Amino acid sequence: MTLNTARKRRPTIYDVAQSAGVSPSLVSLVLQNPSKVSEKRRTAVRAAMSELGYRPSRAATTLASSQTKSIGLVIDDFRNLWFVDLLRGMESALSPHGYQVTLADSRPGENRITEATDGLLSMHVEGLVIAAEPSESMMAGTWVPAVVAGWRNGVPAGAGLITNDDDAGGRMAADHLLGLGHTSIGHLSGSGGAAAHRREGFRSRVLEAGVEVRIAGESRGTSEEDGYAAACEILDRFPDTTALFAANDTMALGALAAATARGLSVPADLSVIGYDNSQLAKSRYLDMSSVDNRSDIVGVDVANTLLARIQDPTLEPERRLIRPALVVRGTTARISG
Amino acid sequence: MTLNTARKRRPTIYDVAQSAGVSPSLVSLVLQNPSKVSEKRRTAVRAAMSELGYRPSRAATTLASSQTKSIGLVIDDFRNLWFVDLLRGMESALSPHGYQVTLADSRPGENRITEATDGLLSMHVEGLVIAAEPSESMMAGTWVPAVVAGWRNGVPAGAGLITNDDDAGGRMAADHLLGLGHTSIGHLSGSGGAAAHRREGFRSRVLEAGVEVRIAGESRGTSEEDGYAAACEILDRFPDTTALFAANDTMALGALAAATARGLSVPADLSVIGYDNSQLAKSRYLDMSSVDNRSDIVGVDVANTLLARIQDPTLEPERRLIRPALVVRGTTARISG
DNA sequence: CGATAAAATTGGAGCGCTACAAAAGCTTGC
DNA sequence: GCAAGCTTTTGTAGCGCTCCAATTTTATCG
Repeated sequence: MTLNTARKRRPTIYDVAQSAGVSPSLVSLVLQNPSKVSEKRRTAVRAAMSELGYRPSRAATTLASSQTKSIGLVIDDFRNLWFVDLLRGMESALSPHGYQVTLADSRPGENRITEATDGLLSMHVEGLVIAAEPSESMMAGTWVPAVVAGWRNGVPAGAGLITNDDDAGGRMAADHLLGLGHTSIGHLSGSGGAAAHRREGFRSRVLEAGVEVRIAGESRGTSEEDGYAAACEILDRFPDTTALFAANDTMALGALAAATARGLSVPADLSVIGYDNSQLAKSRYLDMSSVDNRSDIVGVDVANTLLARIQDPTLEPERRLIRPALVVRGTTARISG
Repeated sequence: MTLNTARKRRPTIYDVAQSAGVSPSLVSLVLQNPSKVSEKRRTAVRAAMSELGYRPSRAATTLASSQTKSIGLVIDDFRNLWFVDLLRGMESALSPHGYQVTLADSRPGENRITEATDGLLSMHVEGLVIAAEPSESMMAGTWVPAVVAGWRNGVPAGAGLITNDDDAGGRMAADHLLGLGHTSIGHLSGSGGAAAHRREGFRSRVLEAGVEVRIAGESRGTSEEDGYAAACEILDRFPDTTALFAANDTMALGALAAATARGLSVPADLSVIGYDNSQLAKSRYLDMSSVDNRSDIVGVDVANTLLARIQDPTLEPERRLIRPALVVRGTTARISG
């Protein structure tokens, strides 16, 4: 291991080749397909590499081979942890094929989704996953296979769509509460596409059961604060409410706060179910029933679809919904009295 | 906008140049320094670019210019949200200089930190921030300026260190509780370096005050479950405990669960303070007092240090601790009775 | 108006690697 | 002992861009 105190040029395959006494081509071959190189040279080349602290230049590789074996993933905000399951799902499906995922966030609030996408395309990603609010023109002129995940509005032409079946999730939550004997159920909704689908799923199932549809917060946001306000609204207007379904876990937290503020105990007096099965819901202290989007499955599906479209670009982009899963925990219970 | 249904080669500056009737060099110039190009040509070139859906090839740019204007950030797990503040801090300091941040996670549990680092180095990052448990040999042979953030053990030779002053944070938490009149204070600690520093800070401040040092969980982990267990242990051994300081917010959540299980109300019977000022602590429902690491400031500092070292590679790597900030919320209160 | 400076544009070499055809080295078997 | 058929190794030509010196165009001024 040479200690290079002086600032040296980073070593190239030429340096390695010279040091190992072989040709640059051979070094390249060791990098790509070691089994085609004789044991003797392979060892020599590898030794030279670590001797010099050589690391391949991805830029040069990309340029020369015109393939990067990488898929770009655009997310909106690192704080929205749902992308992590999506990412892991993608990685599990991609790594057997030697593909990697490159992440870019679209700087929440700044609507930098076009920049994020352009950046990824500049890096020659072979496929693109948009896990953020898409904009129509973001992919103008490209023909990299793309699929939108987790959003349902404004899918750019030519892009596929694989996302969570929020309608089904809304139905599942409603179904769960109905099954526990609740007949006075409120829903804390919010603005936005996902919330709308969850709302409609909830509405249709509740209607089927012949129960009054009670929804609040449709025009507000989806923060804890909004959940609190919507819960208060429902609880004020319908004091007989025994169950609340929130459009996400954060809002459900607001509902818990509202319950506490009113001296209602959960789940004895009030059942609460959230959506997303986030860290929050999984916490032992909160132990919150929730609907899991199965983003891991979305990730696997997205990856496989992209892989297929990379291999055969004539394939049509697909549209598919992934069924969520109900996770019952301690904040929902059979109606008492 | 040409609709390229047929799979076409992605356009290069040559295509743009031809389409705009100029030389490739001019196109390159428009990309780098538009002000040096006459209005007329600039417009023509830009038009040709969007006409063809041209996006520069980062690989080619990197290779040709041998600079990427990017800093690599290695994190351990996307789920540990503290990196987000670090990232934003870095970006705010970096973007005025035209630098970007490239993220890589080290696949938690798989100890892929060397791979993550190598990947980043392969991409010619000009500086490296390690926000994950470093390994000694990870940077063998490189001389890219590097700094470790958020960890204090095993800093590789030649790397700087800018991190949170966990000792000071531990002292601050202890100080806060003492100031509220508590004299029976327990600390829920865990294994790991950060926890150890927080513990020592706590210990020294409590000793100064002449109060008994009560610590549990030193040999366990730092999960909510561990926090629960440690809280139970303290509460069992010292029933007069009126305040608990947890080594992180997640553990504090466990403490809250333990309090609930014992019928203790927070903060009336028991004050609880966490560490990290995470989303959890900020939640309206939990409204948890916590110590904020000021990772945003760490990020800014890390970025500036790296920028300086990129400009002048002879600069010595620095070691600096950033002072945390106390955030008082609703889970700590003056001792009653 | 021609000379001179300044601004705008261009050609060509080279960044570090891969791909592919060509060359060199090894085995065989008769 | 040597041709035929392998395997292993090597040259060479780009990949798409930047950089810089050289060239052309335009502006300035006595």
